[in-house]
Amino acid sequence: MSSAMPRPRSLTPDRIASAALTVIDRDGLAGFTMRAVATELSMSAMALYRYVDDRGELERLVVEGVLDRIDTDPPDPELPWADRVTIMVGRMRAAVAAHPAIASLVPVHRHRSRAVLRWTETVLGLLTEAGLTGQRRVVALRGLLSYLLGAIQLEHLGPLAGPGTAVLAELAPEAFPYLADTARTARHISPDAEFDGGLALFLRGLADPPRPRPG
Amino acid sequence: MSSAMPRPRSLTPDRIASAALTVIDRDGLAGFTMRAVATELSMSAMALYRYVDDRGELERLVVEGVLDRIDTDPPDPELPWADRVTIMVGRMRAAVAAHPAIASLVPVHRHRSRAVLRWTETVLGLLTEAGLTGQRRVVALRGLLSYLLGAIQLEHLGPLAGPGTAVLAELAPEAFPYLADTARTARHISPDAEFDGGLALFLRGLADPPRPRPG
DNA sequence: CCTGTAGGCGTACGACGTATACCTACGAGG
DNA sequence: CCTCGTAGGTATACGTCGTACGCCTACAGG
Repeated sequence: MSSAMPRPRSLTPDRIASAALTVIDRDGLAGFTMRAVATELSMSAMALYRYVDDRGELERLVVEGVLDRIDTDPPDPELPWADRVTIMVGRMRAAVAAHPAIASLVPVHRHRSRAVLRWTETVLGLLTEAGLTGQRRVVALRGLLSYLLGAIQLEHLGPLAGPGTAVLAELAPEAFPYLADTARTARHISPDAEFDGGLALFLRGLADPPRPRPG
Repeated sequence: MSSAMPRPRSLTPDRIASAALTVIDRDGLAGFTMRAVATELSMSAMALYRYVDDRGELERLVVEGVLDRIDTDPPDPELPWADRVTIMVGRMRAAVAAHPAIASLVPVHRHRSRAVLRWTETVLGLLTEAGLTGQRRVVALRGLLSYLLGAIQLEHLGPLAGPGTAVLAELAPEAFPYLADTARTARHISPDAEFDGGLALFLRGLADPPRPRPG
């Protein structure tokens, strides 16, 4: 039985993730390359493979590195549950917004983050507090997540106040009256107002238990 | 002034888009390659560039080809507006679900489709009918779109009843009680029930005008 | 027929992910 | 100290990608 322990590892997953993030923040997703990350670490491209199986695992490390910074402690219990859900959702959005170029990687790799597990557990607690259980709670969680991830992506692809909306405001004359009017209005809505407004709609739907409408 | 008109074009955008879709449906997004599409059209790779500026434009054609199949006529006016919104949203979801591999391309290229303009105009009409105008209508539309695109993507990445959920149901013992319980419940929810349930929550939030809660 | 435009193709270049084979730094046992 | 074996790090190379460039050629006018 030989011992003979060789040279120790010089890199940690955190160090790798942060080097990759540096590249992504500087050059965008298109510049996110095995070679670029290796260079950022002052290594040859192949050296990276001593720490990572393939590109997918590197992406996973990046997403994990970003999401693991989320504060998953339950917010102040004095607040109404809807406000606390808003805070939790806002924390995840903020974490991604700090590195907007990774938006499209998040849905693919989010499972792997332990912080996401804790985040989900906390949110589920809040939904339970709101009176939801069983299938209704599952649907609520998944709906929240769909909205969150969709909104993050749309926001990154082009904010409501951006040029895409401006095009709509002009290109659609009499054929699309609602669209033209809406596009003009949209130019004055901040990303935060847009996000919080949509989330509030969803939460209001959660708050009212299903019952026949009066009248 | 010379005339001299040369050989006519042998391909239409539709023909190109459908060839690309054939490739994507057969080999997935990873197999979606300039060369593969050209081969599908019985052409050399470079011939494709007589019809398309670059890969981005080919992607655009694909998304356009899928979304332009959406029926954008307003649904039966006898139905409540919420049901009609559900129908409109469902049509977009169905169009993408027919080629699930393109899910991640849709948010990027959706603007370019004329059908999406018509779809949006119709939905805006329904929202107006629901009493929404101005910024509230913008937020409602954008929220709907965020939910729709997020849900489509999550669904394609792994349905609620899939193995990812199964892992959660086992991996999370006492540390994540809500998560474990929720994952077990989630295994019995169909994609349609999940989608419609989340959408209904959002629509219920739209239906109730903002007012102080009683009590 | 001729002519010019544009369709179509062959080749090639640089960048990507990564398999393979090699050299080497280093911690433990003697 | 010296050895020794493991694992870190590198150089090279292969196959594939998107696509620039230049050539040939089919074809609708005159």
